[in-house]
Amino acid sequence: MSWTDERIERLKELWSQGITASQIADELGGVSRNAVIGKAHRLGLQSRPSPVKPNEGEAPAAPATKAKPERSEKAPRPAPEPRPAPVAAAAPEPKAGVAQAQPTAPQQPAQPVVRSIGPGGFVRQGPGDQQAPIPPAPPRRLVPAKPSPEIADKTSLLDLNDRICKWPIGHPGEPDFHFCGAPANPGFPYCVQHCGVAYQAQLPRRDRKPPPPLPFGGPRVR
DNA sequence: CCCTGATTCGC
DNA sequence: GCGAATCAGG
Repeated sequence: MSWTDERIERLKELWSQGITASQIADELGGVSRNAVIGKAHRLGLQSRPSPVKPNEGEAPAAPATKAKPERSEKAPRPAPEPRPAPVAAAAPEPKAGVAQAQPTAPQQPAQPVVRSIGPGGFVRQGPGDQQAPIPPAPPRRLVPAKPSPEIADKTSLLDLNDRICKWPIGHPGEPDFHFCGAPANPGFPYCVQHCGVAYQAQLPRRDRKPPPPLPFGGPRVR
């Protein structure tokens, strides 16, 4: 397999969505996760929280001798340059305009939390929730999306920019999967209509509508 | 053990 | 440029 433009584009998108290298690898197919990671770095894609990163500021004196099979001793590893921590993606949220509780409050009993459904059917955070740093990961085992005439005039991944609605229609991997494509609500990733679905104002607990907004193309049937 | 991403380096 | 091998933390 080679890195065609399409595959690179897909890699960029998936990678930026926080999909793991393994998932990207077996979604793209024909490449290992190492290949994905390598390519991602070569493309200069932003690194993502790695379990192996946090290390800095040690006495460069004498690290413990490692009695392991050195593959080569050409270049002893130079000190890794400190990399800025990845910025937490701040999803736009409507201000509820409600004063927060006092910091002295010991605990919050399990209060019912309002959740709305985001694109792809993922559960969104309620306004009161703490930030969830990680974007939702789609299910594994996706079938490779193949270009088909059905989406010829639909908004595809490559058509996305910050001025058009990115609300997904259908599911990735399905032949007619595409995006809304309507003019985006300025400052938001979606059009006005889909913003209404994606973002809900905090209502009094009294009257909240049980029927959750219909997300995209309906629940995933599998 | 499994997973993760980062890095190196021969090709 | 590519990616297996390797590293290293969770």
